[in-house]
Amino acid sequence: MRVRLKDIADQVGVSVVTVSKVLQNYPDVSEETRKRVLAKAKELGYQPNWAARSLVTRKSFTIGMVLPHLRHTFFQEAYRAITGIASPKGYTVLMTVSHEDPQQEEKEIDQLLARQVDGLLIASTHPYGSGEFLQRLEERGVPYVLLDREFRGRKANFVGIDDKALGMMATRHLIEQGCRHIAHLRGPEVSTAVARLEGYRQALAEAGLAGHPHYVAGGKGDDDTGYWAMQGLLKTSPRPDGVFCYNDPVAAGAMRAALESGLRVPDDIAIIGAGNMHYSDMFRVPLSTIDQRSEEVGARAGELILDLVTAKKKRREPRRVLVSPRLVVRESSRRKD
Amino acid sequence: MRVRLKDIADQVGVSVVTVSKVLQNYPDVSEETRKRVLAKAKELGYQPNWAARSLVTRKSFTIGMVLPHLRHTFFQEAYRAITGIASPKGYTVLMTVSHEDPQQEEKEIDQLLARQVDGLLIASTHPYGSGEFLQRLEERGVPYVLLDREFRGRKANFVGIDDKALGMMATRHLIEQGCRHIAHLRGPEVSTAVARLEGYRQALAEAGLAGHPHYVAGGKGDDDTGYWAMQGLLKTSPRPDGVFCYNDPVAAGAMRAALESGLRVPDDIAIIGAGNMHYSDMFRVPLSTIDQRSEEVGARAGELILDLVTAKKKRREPRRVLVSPRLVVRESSRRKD
DNA sequence: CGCGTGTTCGAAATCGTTTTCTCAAGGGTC
DNA sequence: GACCCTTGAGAAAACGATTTCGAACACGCG
Repeated sequence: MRVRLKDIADQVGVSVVTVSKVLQNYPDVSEETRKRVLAKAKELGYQPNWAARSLVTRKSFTIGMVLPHLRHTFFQEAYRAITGIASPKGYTVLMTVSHEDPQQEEKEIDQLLARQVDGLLIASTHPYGSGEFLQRLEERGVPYVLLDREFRGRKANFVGIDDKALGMMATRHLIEQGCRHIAHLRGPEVSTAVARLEGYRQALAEAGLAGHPHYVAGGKGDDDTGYWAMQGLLKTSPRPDGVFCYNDPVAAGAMRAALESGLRVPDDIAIIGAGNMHYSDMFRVPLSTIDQRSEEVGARAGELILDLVTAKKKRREPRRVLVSPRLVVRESSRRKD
Repeated sequence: MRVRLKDIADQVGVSVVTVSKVLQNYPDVSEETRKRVLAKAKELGYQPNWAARSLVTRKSFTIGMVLPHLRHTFFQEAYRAITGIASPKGYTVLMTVSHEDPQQEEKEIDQLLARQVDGLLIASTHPYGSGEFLQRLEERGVPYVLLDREFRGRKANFVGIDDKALGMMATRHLIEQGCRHIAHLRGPEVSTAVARLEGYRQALAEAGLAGHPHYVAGGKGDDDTGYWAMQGLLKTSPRPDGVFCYNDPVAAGAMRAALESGLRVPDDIAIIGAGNMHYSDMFRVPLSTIDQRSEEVGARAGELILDLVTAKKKRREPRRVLVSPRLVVRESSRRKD
């Protein structure tokens, strides 16, 4: 049987209340009994029954986290960073995966709410325009932070990369490498993809380069889509000489298609992705990319949600934290030196 | 405020007990009240306060899971398969990561025990010979299942791939491709690496091929190690014409080293990995590998731990489930057709 | 009518904490 | 000596569910 407060109390000769107070550093306990209680607690290896604690305090000391998937190292690293922030403060991170399915995501959120998480970290797969599902959270008063992806017209706590800057950074880089026909394999209808597309367009405009109606293709975030979309792109005329891909998996698929069709990367067509996945430098042609600062984003998100969870009920204005992206040039886009 | 049993009871005009019984399908409730209670529960959107439930039942309906890391798709997919088994039965999977650090692993296990998980799924990073840390679990009577990695001389529930068969399968494949000087970049001192090495040796012996003292190198599981170990291998004489790598990351590093030193893969040196990572076919030369059947392993592990957790206290003899590996031939090892 | 039997329900105890309130003892002050 | 304040400790109530046990009632049967 597990050690309870009562066991310590009996053996030390005090009441349960006193033991509880000692363990929570209440001031109204004499130094002497405090010492004896602590010693005995250690001796017996006491661990609080947190179901009981949770029942009375109405807190679970748990942060729920919903990720679209784990394939992308960005999410793995963000998860790691967040546990790094939460654990030392006594919070457990309960991570779940929606597999890029909005319905599944809502189910997971329900489950986490049923588990009475104190706060929620959500990297949503809902489309950019439909953030209504968050309304329920607002109503229940559960603090939450959006990670990586946000929603049109919705004020909410958010931590992520500056995606518009990312899109501009990638596109400018291709321009600097001498590309003049720059395509974009865009991602699905989520804020990151929308903002990156926006950045792409703005960079083109600033450089005085015309867009081409067929130069924006794609619409999902996996390598298969990249592969097929790239095959389409290669048939357009003039054939693009540079492609900015929504993320590294898409870029991987795109590269496969380009190489299969006999093109040289980067000489015939330069490719840059985004995310700086751990294996980006393992591809047939090492992949240029924009680093998404996963640890930084994760850490900031962790800090923010803990702030909200431990705050004294004060409903502040939502905060929006944008982290700056970072260019990583490898072989797939290097045409000049 | 959340809906409680009492709220339902009051509105329907019965006692809390009756409501509780309905929700648990006790037989001693009339069909009529059962219906009314269920209707009201639905109407109010009742969700059980599981801290309360956990307190009295002494169960948390939570399965703890400790993984070495998430980089390898094997663990991602195993995690997914396990939640697929556990969720429908009302269990939550609480996943944590040890980052390949045995001390961290023990900390995570402690944390999970403090959270009163009903069962534990462990893919351990402890060395093959030191499974003593499991003793504590035995003493506490918490059911656990070892995933992927087991320990010397320790009877325990285990689910994983048949690693000796895997080693033999990979080595035989290289032999069939015409390789005669076959090296092995082994992994760290964990059961998978030990058994794969054993399989490698046995396959060589069966084929009448002599081993070479320097042909077994490496000792860690990441790509950097593969890179450096391969550089060493390439200096030995005779130079190996085939390498079986502990896993895909090691193989990725090995391939990088081989290509950098001007060798052709597979013509000069064939390479095969293990694990069939999602990006194995994205490498400069698509990587042959042995599939580890992650979904199968995960599903079996999930079933086993749920069995143990829901069992009526019967302490059965530990079960050992071995899943058969599967050869995936890609370019990096194809020398004949 | 008395008795056993089966069905339907609820009272009470319990799980291990936290929190609030009360109380006793001791010491200082006038 | 009466009063008040401070300090240290504990009693009791709560949190929201589950489980055990017995009560109430209807029914059939001899």
